[in-house]
Amino acid sequence: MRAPPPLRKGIVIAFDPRVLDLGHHAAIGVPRALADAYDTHQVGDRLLVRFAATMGAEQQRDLIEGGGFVGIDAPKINTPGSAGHVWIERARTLPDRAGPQLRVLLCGLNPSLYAADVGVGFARPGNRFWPAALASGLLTVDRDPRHALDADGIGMTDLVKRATARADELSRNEYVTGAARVARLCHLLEPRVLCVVGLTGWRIGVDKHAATGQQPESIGRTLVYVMPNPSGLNAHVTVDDLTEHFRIVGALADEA
DNA sequence: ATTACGCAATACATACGCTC
DNA sequence: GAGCGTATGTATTGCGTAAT
Repeated sequence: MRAPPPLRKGIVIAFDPRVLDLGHHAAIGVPRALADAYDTHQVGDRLLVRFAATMGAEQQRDLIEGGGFVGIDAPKINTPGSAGHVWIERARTLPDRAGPQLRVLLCGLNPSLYAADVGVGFARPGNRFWPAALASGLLTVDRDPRHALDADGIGMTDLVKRATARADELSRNEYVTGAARVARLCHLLEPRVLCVVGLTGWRIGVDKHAATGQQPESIGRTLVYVMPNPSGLNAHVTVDDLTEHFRIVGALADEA
């Protein structure tokens, strides 16, 4: 499904498959709904989404970006009832897999192009994220973020949603603005623990002196934990090291 | 198809130079 | 001298490619 033609006059848009009506969703339920939409569309597909009337513009932008979409200029349409809708386009990135009552919200630096193409974070063979997370017991099914959310109470997001081949393609400003978005997401969802997977990005975007482990500053009621990047390229960190970090994060979530 | 090898990558420690 | 930013070196393994 590529860029659609303008909606024809007179269509009852609530039944159009290109329309995603989230007007009945509180903000806390939008990430899951957008992730579902992400899963059923391809890069470049466009949707007309309607948010609850009470939702502010910044929150809409946050949720669109977090959902793996980008907002686009609204096409000229004259469809009755289209007011208040926003055109969005499926991006080559990952969606936030998140919702209420999370034990842990895992936060990568940004999706790799490989991960964006398969729709699963840290999916590249050789990345130690999944082996370590499974070994720690934090996650129970390999490379299945939906199961992680539904069965394990573990959400996933990224500091920066733009997918790149290498983390050093990101600017400091992207880390700073991305960290602010993740903070707003934490205030909205209130996971027990935010686990940032990648020390360098956290240092660039938030605290240049940060060390791995639990951070002194929480985000509202959410504890913050930072651990090293599990990429195979970061070879001096072993699977055992990563497993131990995930164990600590799980224990923090259970205590919180 | 399988094996071997060199490159690339990230976190971290350390060194260096600059400014106040 | 303290504090900061930048540069450099190290450790280590996955990945891509060449060789078999």
